[in-house]
Amino acid sequence: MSDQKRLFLVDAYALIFRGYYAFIKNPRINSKGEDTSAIMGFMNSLLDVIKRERPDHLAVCFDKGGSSDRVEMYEAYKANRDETPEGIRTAVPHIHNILKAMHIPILEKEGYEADDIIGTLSRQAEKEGYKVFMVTPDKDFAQLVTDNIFMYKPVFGGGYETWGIPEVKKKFEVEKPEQVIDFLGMMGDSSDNIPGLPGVGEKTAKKFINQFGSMEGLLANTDQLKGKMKEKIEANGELGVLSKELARIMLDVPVTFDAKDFELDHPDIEKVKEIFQDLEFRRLTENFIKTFNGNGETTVATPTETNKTENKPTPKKPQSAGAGQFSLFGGGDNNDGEETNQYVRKTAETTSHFYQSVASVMATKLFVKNLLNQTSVCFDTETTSINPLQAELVGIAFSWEAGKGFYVPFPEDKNEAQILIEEFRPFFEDENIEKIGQNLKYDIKVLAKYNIEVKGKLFDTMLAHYLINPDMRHNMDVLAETYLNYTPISITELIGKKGKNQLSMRDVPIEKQTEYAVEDADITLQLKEHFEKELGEANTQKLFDEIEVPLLRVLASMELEGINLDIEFLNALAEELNDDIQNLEQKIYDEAGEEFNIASPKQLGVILFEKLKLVDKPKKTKTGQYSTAEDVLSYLAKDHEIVQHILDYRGLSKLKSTYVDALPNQVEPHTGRVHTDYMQTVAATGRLSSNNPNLQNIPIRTERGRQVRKAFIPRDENYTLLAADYSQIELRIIAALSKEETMIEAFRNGEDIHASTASKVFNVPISEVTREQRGNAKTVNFGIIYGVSAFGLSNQTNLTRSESKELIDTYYATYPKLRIYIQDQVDFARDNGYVQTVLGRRRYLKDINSRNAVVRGAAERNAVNAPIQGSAADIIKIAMIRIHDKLKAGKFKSKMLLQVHDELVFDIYRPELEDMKVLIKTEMENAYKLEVPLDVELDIGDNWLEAH
DNA sequence: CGGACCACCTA
DNA sequence: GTAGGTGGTCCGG
Repeated sequence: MSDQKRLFLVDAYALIFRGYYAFIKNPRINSKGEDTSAIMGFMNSLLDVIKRERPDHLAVCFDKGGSSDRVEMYEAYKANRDETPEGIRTAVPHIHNILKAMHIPILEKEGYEADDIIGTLSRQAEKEGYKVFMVTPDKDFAQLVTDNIFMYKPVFGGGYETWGIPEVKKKFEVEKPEQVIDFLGMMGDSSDNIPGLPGVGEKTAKKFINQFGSMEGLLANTDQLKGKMKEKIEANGELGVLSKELARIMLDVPVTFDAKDFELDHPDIEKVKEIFQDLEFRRLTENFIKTFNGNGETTVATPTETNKTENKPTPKKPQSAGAGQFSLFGGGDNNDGEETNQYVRKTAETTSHFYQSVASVMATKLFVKNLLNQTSVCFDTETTSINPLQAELVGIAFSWEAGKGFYVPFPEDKNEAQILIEEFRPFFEDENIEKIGQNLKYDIKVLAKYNIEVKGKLFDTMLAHYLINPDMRHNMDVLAETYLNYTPISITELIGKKGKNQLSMRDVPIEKQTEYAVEDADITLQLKEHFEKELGEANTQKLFDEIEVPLLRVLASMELEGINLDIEFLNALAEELNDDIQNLEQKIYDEAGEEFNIASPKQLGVILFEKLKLVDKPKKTKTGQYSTAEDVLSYLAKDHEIVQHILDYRGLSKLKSTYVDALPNQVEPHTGRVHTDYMQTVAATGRLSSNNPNLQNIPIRTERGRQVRKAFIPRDENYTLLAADYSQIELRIIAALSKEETMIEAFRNGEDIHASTASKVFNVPISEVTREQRGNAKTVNFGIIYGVSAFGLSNQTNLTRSESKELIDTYYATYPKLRIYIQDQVDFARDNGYVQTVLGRRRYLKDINSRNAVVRGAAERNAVNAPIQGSAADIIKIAMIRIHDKLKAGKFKSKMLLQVHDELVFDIYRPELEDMKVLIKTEMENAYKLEVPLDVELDIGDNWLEAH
């Protein structure tokens, strides 16, 4: 490598955007509520470049005020870009400050884009004998590449590519880099709103360049084209020329390359530290100090190099692999998840590991012996299906030491598989060995089918992370990337995309199964170390050990149990519905004067508002369609028969498709019952959710809808269904937490809380409260739980905005402590960045200090609602665990089947009925002690409708 | 065939 | 105004 001087020109916004979106699923929010993702992403990249390349000259270029020249040429230029996200706008001043403190020149020029500045400077520096590297992911820069000017392009997944002339020629299939302009002009760029030639994409553009050399060449020779393409291109020649000019990076910006100014000298470290401290960057501070203070030996941990090219700016240091076989993996580079360089991720290929399959009978016996000597083991089952009821074991991975693990493949033959799993029974049923896993409910259900019970302490990393940050997603890939800076082998790599050609895990070669499965177990084990600490720090260890983990077993058994469904009844109901739907359909067509698809809001909107012109100014949805939502239509229903028919039609079709038709198809053939899947980690407040099918939204409000509930029936004639409901649990919680005596007293006296509220706010005796008054009071009571606003209230009632405001004011005067409580919750959230439930379940509210009033308002409503909804969830979870344990301990035949947020449904063995009534009511009402009594109503019946 | 959007079901 | 899930249409790869 020559000692030619090297200049690095950084395309700031490109790296800022990249950094910002890299963190988009897990934005970095500091305690002041600032979204620092963009700053962190940008600084990670900048330091990474400096550490890797040690440039002697460096500058950072920003766009400023958009490109006036290009807009003049074409006014739509970049017009369809979304508004810059708030997280990026707020980041830029910080980044400017940091760069200033680092003594790095910031280049921007009103009316020019960073591309143009970089283009101009690179040419100037080249003339002065520099080698120039343009740091940007944007392929448009390829047009600027020369013998001395290179693109230095961050690559997804980590590392960089250096693009010189040979790379550009290869990537774009051009003869020389300038032709990239023609290429971009032809295919266009939707993000920059460069129109391009119609009908020309990447492939065609390459073909044309190859054939004609340039845009002009193409336009001059359209006679060689044929068909539609010929017509389109001939008609759009002007657009083509314009597109080319838009794609061209300018080289004549009034900026000057000043070698001295661009020298990368020593930054003002104290100043940078101060800024970082203010932003609460801890790891980045260390990283920064190491980069500038240190000896430069701190090379990036284990970069994944892709496409090594001849033009590498500096020879790379040999990578310092860890000394021991397992030391690299999860060793010193223990990332705490707080800051992660999104571009440099470890993978199985870059990390040393020892994963082995256990194949022979002898090896298995030895392995189990070893397993039984452990105190804590992570395991992960591989199966043929994501539905545990249909899944067969393909293998089980085990790991108890980071970087190391074993895989036991299972035979396809069921008897042989059962024989093999019996070898592991002593392990799974050992009370003294802790079992670690990701989504253990799944593994427990699979093993239950083999009659294996998983005993002992459990640690589920998915649940742990749910408590650490319920708003995030908790799949293993995301967790590994966030906390371990590691990209696991993707399942699609193994079995392909889902669809026709997807393989079963069984079809994957054992070696690959081993790598994949043990990696999962290994990662899960490493995540556990991480999360254990974080649970302690957030004080949620107890919630984890005493609620979520025990609940996992409860849910597994409820799901395995399933519920009996009367399919014949549903089929009969379907027939009835079908007749009614067809009748309505005919009436609607007659009234509309034509046939159309009533289920298509688009077509419906045209009929109602263009053909029939039911309204002067129809309401539109945000996408510009006519809104045909329920509230809009029900307003018109009394004047227009067709509208009422449409509403009825929609109601009935929904009922039929979602419930009456769908449920019988969800009956599990093996058991003849319906097995829902409870999601324990999706609702940010701590509630469960239910799917496949969702049994938490079976209709009840309308007479027609509630018929569906008749289809949920007891196991057989020896059983009956029992439903147990918490009465007004959320209002009781807010009364208790706010210590609002008036409301507490009403509950203690067993009053109808909505009537009681109405009596107080409308100042009438409780016996004289009208239906409407009670209704309005009820709406406000719920409004309080959801985080009131006069606007929302007036939408829900027939009150005007000002009447609503008055009602809310009177309400607060009646229940003064509620207002104080609500304010306290919001204040707490502002100060701490989170709110919590009675059991300390947290929800972080990153927007609570947002400058945007709408965004902040939403966070404030969350601050009020999350502790209420979440505490109710906590309480019913306690009740479920206790009831489940008692049913098991007492060897009762009765089973808990369903949970619907404030209701539990049981299959009761008739002889146990009286015992069960007492047990269930007692456990539910005493699950958690509040200053307000909890009240549970029990109902019994031969189907879910009767039992409610 | 997957994702966005709309509509509608629950607590 | 809170928290979820599912089914239908429509559009684009």
